[in-house]
Amino acid sequence: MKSAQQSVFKALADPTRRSILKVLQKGSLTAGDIALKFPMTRASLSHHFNVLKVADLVRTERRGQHIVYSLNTTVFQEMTQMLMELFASDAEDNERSKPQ
Amino acid sequence: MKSAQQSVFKALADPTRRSILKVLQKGSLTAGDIALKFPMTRASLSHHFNVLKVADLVRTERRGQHIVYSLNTTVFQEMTQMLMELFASDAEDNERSKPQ
DNA sequence: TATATATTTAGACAAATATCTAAATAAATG
DNA sequence: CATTTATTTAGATATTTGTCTAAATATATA
Repeated sequence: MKSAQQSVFKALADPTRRSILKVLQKGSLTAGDIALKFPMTRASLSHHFNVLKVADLVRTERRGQHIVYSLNTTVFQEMTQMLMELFASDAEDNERSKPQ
Repeated sequence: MKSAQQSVFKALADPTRRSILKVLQKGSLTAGDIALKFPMTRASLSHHFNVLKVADLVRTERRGQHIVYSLNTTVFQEMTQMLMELFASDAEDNERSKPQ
């Protein structure tokens, strides 16, 4: 089971994804427009978009042929709260029996 | 080249490490005391400690046989600032030439 | 100094991740 | 309806990561 918290931290762990978020701060963009700004294939970027979507850090909207990516506007609040809660329970994943 | 920002986000991406930080919030502990709280070997934990140290999220002090781990007290300020700067330049790593 | 305790380091390995190319899907337009 | 453009999906691969066991290092103490 993957907590929302975990998916957000994972998403933020990659510099390309943080950079995508930064770009989107200036305004929503289509996948293609974002792609112009990054030195990798659209397929690779699509993977990153998906990670950001799973973490609910971005939202999408189809506009004709294009898909427009936007920052989830609650992202900062969420992240701030997440920091406050950084140290709240999030390690249920570790509930295994002790080895050795 | 790995920015300080990158090392912090990477460090926070693992739930065990976030949990270690949470534990240390309540007060400094020796590596052994921390180990009592986690279902993995001390070797594995030592690896996590090292990631946290590289990110400067924890500090260490030897006390006799023991090594005491403490939260770097500036951690919250740093993380808050990091959030503010989340969208400032951090993708120098991506400066490659465009494929295809 | 020998032994016990605490912690880290080294090396191996499986799982996860980031990237690629090629193919598939979706919408617009001639 | 065929073609073009936009984006995603599928599958492959190299790298990174989290974990383990075993060995090494450091300190304390009999």
